[in-house]
Amino acid sequence: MEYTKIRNMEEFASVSGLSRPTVSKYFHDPSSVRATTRARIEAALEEHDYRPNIFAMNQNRKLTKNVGILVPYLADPFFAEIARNIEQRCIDAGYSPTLYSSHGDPNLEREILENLRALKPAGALIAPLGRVSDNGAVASFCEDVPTVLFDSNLPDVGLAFIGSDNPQFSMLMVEYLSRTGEPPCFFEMKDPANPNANKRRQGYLDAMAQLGFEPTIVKVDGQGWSFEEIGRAGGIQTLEAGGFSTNTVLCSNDRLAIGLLTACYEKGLRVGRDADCELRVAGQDDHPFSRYTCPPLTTIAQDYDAMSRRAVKTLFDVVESGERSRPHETVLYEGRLIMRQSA
Amino acid sequence: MEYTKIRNMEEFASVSGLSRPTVSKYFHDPSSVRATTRARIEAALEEHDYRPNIFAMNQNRKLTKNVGILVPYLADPFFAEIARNIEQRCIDAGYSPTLYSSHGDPNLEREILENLRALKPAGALIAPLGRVSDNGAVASFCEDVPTVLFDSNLPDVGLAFIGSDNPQFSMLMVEYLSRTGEPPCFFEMKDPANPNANKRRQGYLDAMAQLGFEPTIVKVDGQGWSFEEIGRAGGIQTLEAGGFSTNTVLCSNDRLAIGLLTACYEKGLRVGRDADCELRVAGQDDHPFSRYTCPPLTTIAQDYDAMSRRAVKTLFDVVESGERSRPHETVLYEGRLIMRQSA
DNA sequence: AATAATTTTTTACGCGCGGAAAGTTTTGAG
DNA sequence: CTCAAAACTTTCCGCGCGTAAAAAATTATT
Repeated sequence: MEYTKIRNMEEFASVSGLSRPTVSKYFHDPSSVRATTRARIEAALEEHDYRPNIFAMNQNRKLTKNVGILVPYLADPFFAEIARNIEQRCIDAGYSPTLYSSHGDPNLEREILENLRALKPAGALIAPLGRVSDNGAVASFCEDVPTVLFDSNLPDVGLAFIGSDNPQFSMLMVEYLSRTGEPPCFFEMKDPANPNANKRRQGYLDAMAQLGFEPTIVKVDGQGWSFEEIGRAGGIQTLEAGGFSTNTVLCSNDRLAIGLLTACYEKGLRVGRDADCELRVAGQDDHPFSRYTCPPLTTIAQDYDAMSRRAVKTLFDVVESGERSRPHETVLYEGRLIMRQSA
Repeated sequence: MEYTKIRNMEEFASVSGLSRPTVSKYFHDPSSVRATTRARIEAALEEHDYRPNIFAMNQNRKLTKNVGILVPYLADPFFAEIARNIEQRCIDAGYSPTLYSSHGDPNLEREILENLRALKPAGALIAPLGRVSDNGAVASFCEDVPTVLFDSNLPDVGLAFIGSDNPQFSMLMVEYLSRTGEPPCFFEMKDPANPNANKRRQGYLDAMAQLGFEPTIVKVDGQGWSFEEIGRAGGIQTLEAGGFSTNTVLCSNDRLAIGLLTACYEKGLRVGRDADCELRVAGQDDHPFSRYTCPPLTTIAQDYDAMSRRAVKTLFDVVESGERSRPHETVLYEGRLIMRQSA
């Protein structure tokens, strides 16, 4: 195969019988050279498998092909899934995405943004931690780097925010639950880090008001990203303190619901919509595991395929058009009711 | 703050009243310059907040501070967790880790390794896909880049393999299960991609033989990384075909077990170790979600704290000592029995 | 205070590639 | 076959920094 080790583009150009600038053009855009030239380069590529030095490429280029992707917590399968989705779309668009996770830590989030700057990315797609984020740091980053926010919004920061219509989520579920049984009470964390939680609560309140029911909100203690544990501990506590005010509970998100299901199991409470069940539990997000809980969780699915597509498209539209400033855009996707056995 | 925008190290050196090589030395190792010099640089740093250009730094340096981390499937919380652990340790050691996921795809795995090469990493920590990996590609990568393998082994590839003593896992669980009830049958995928699955099966067979019981292996169809779904579908099928040969099932891993629990729920089979339960189900891995299944899953915990610590230490020992070749090392950690309600 | 040891400066080159300008060859339309 | 457009080659310079060698300056030692 490779008789001679190719050390740089100069050498590679010589073995392929071309000049370096032409080869350079090829790597920048294969369609920018004549078909016969392209064929010669690609033939040489098979023989010697050379790759341009990334660092040398990027240092002297105004805009790199780097893209930063930042999620608040990668150990959450929901974010792992959406990150994967976005990552793939970036690759398909010819960019080099790099994935980062804040691991729930605002300091780490700030540090990652700082390091990201050094990579001179063409753009970034970030889901901020939310309420605990260093808003100044995020906003400052967004001024220097074209950035699309997703999942969790910071008002007027970045090019755009792509997310879910959280109030609609709760409305949809409240409507379904109260149509098929008792109206739900709402189960959430006392101090949710994610701003979506507030919108979901408000959606619940609005829906209940609209349907003429009295809302009840159960707030449980807990901090951090161990939502399942918070839901379980809070569930136990609530059940021991006399239980919920109705036989139906709408959780702020699936992970809390998963914890609540565990609590119900521990307390011997049968969950589901069958006649012999004592409680209905619903979640929101369509977390990857929600289909495998016992009983499987009724929930609202986020359309993360559409969201990731839109987020990536918005970013690259701006990056590739070179626009300096465009009006901040907000796009919200509706959720879809996923009926399973838990409610 | 910054009256003058610093464009490069030359300018920064001049505003701090020093020469560029001295400043360069500082960024390479702050302790390599005199304390008074260090103070001047750091004072200037506060004023102008300059950062050396990463690409320029790396292009002309034999070894970068980059470290590649590759896991087979980041949407699996187990890998997300261990990746986070490893990532943090790399940062603490002063390196810049970059996280990648093969997403279960051997082609993507090969491509990532190729891209990783271009980053001239000082080292890499990778968990190969396993049986479906392009072994040649992985081995070739390991020859060029100091690499420690974890989770899933490829014989004699890389500097070392750090993993779990999988046969011991099964032995431990078989011993526990047969001591407290009927000996288990073994539930697994027909064609497991992960080589650990084979070791766990063998551990099961050995343990059963040692204890004088007749082993039974239930193999279920399914491919890919949707283990929960494979476990659920296989579970339904097995239960409809007459059920398991004993009232105790040891699953090859927690995710299969989670799916099996769902199948049992669908079939109305009560799982647990109480008198009124019809089946005991155990897993292996201590998956983050296993504590929240209904019933909570009895399983074997991998010591991923110890594994990640050892993997990172092994890598950096080699990288920093500059050793060319050292004997391949294999380190296996024992599992710990986590008793919950499912078995 | 003189000498040795350490640190810093000066100078210079190289890394691998981007990109511009001007000249040369190839291509394709008529 | 002619000629202009397109593609390619040649030649340069620059990016920001690493790094080496030698000279100069600073500190430490006796």
